Amino acid sequence: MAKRPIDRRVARTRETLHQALLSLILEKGYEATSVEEVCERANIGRSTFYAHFTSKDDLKRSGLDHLRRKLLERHRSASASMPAGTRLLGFSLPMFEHARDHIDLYRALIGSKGGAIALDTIRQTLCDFVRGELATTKGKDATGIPRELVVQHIVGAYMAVLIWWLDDGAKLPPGQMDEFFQRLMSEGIASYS
Amino acid sequence: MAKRPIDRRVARTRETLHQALLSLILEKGYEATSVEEVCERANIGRSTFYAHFTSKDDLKRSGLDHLRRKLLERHRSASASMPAGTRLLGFSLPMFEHARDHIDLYRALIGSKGGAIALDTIRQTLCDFVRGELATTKGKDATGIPRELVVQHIVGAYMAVLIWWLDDGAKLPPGQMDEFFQRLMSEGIASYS
Amino acid sequence: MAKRPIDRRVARTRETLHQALLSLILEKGYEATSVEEVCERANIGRSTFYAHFTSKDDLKRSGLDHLRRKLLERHRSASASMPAGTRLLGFSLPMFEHARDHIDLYRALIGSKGGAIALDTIRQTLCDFVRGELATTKGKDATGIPRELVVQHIVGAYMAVLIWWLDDGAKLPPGQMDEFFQRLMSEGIASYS
Amino acid sequence: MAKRPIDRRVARTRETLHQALLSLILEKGYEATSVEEVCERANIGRSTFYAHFTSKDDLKRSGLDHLRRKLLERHRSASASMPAGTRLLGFSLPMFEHARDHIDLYRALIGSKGGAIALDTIRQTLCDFVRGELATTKGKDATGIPRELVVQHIVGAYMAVLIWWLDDGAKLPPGQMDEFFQRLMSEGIASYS
DNA sequence: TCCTAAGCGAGACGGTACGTCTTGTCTTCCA
DNA sequence: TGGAAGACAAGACGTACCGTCTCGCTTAGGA
Repeated sequence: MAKRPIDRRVARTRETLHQALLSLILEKGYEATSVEEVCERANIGRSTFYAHFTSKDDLKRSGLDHLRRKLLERHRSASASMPAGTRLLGFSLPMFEHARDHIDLYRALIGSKGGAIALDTIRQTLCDFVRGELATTKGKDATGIPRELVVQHIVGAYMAVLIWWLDDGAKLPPGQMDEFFQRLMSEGIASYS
Repeated sequence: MAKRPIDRRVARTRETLHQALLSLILEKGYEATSVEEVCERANIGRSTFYAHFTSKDDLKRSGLDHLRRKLLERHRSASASMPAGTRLLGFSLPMFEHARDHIDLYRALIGSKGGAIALDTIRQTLCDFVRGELATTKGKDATGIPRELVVQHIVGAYMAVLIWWLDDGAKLPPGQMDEFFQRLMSEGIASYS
Repeated sequence: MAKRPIDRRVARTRETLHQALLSLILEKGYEATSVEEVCERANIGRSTFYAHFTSKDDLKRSGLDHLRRKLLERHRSASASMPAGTRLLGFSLPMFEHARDHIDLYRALIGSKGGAIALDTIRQTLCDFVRGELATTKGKDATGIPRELVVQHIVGAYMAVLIWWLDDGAKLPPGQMDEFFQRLMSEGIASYS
Repeated sequence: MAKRPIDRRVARTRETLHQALLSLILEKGYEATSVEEVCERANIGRSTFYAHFTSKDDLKRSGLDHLRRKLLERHRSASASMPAGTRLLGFSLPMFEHARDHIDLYRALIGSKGGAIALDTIRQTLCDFVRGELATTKGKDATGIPRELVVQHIVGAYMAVLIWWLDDGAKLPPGQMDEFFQRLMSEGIASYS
């Protein structure tokens, strides 16, 4: 179904605003960016901004939805082709690859300059993945450790590693990062102590 | 050497401000709290506030220094009495206990309402601990995994677990939390997949 | 050409601020009046104030321009119908009459409570009048007295008399004041010594 | 009677403050000078300032009292040696001379930078002189012009001329200024129109 | 082809918070 | 005890954004 031209216009305005916000975050950080600057960069009136979004956070959240949807797709298609036993940490490689493919975007959203909102969005998404996978292995939790604790444990470690990787310049290839993470996570760090 | 009364007065003013900020963070979150409110709550002139701190963030950071120092002490004395092989994750139990002992403080600083500043302060402190311990086991890293990646992995998982525990109401006792965390971390999650 | 509605709105805002300042000057003097009070009285946000005027002085100056323009008009039309020889002090009667017509305004601006800014504005305006008239009688200054000294002499005496009259309640009619001033000025005070 | 040393110390503190205020007025004007700056310039604590004076205006007024007293003396001695008929404008020459002798002081107090307080002090002093002289010639006021109007007329013209002279750099000698003023005032400006 | 509704820019406006500056009071310490 | 030092409350200042609003201009869609 072809979209009506007027909808296209609206979509273009929204997209322009998203781009403007992103470029400003990269330049000076999220907090230091004002709605006024976003509008100026986008050549859009401030009243028009408020016709589309209720706040700077709203604009950001809206932008993150794209991200979230893409992550979901990628994860779904990736995990479909995985052997059953490897799915729990299966989010790792696709995630690393996605981050490398959109490195600027991620560094803007997640890096030291990015606010906590984006971070939490991604964290939530990954938690959902892991929680979903974990639910399919219910027989195994005779350990007494709460499911959610395990979820947080896995995703917490992953996020920290991801952020470190991005802030450090994403020097190692995603494949290796994934291997390291999976090794540490599945075998534990017993060999270090 | 006895402190001069005027220093005491200054210390009292600063402390009052710290308390006021904390109580307001608990009530309405850090971002939603204005300098003016902090001053009003503390019965202190706004100009006096700026004579002591340069901003709300400065006040918070200053408050976190107390925390940091206490954590350092506790960790140092605790790790002294640990057998060598258990020190890498040795920060875990003292940290859980400290959080339980100052539960209000922690929930204000760390919980969903607390900003990223406090979180990062604690994260940094723990990273320093782990990095220090890891440096004493240099013979073991024949795995090829970068030291810092391991540090981030451990602390990332820990912080996530800690935050979950606090946001969930700190229902489990610190000892059990510590046990769970250590088990997951050292043995890995292999048994789940 | 009809003015655009938005210009009308701006004009109304400015006018409201002028009125508010005037009424406050009458109540408590210029110096004792704060920008905040002016805004409150005018039911206008403080930021809006600063969108129109840069300071309290700016607002006052702007208000005085009205006055200045009216004075200029009145003087021009009045002096047009005067015989040549009587023009040097011709500003006197129109000025006294204008002051009586806007007695509240003048007492606010000039009286003991009014600041020096308003006073100087009027003084400058009158100086311009006199300087202009004096320039048309250049043949007469064989006395060696600097032109400007004469100007200051005339206007200084006039302003003092005007202020006294206003502070005293403007009891005498403008016509008589004018007569007295002109007599003293043109004939001198020789008869008093 | 010799003053107690402690009184001398107090007197020195006060004098230092007067000097500091004067030099600052010359540099940046009265209004733009803060109490803090005066104290810093005088090497005196701000609390000490308030032990001696209640405000910046108080300090200035206090300084003006010196001036007033000196003016009074000078006028008294000068008018004693004047023939009776010349006393009404007799204040003029002594005043011009005094101003020239303390030119820096006067330009600070009276010139465009000085506030209205000093000006009014001098104006009042001169009004007192003139009022006093006028009272001794009561037979002459069959003109119907109110005494006070005449006083204001004379002093107003004089002050304007004095200020012009000072602001212009006091180029003409006091004797000539006096001659010009007396001529204009006693003979009137009839010859100009 | 007009014309009507929408998207849009421009910007006035009231508000809130900011960080700075000055004032006047008070307390503590030193000489 | 007089003065220096300086903490403090109070409050005005001018600035920066915010979110709301009203206004016309433009422009596309249906008449």
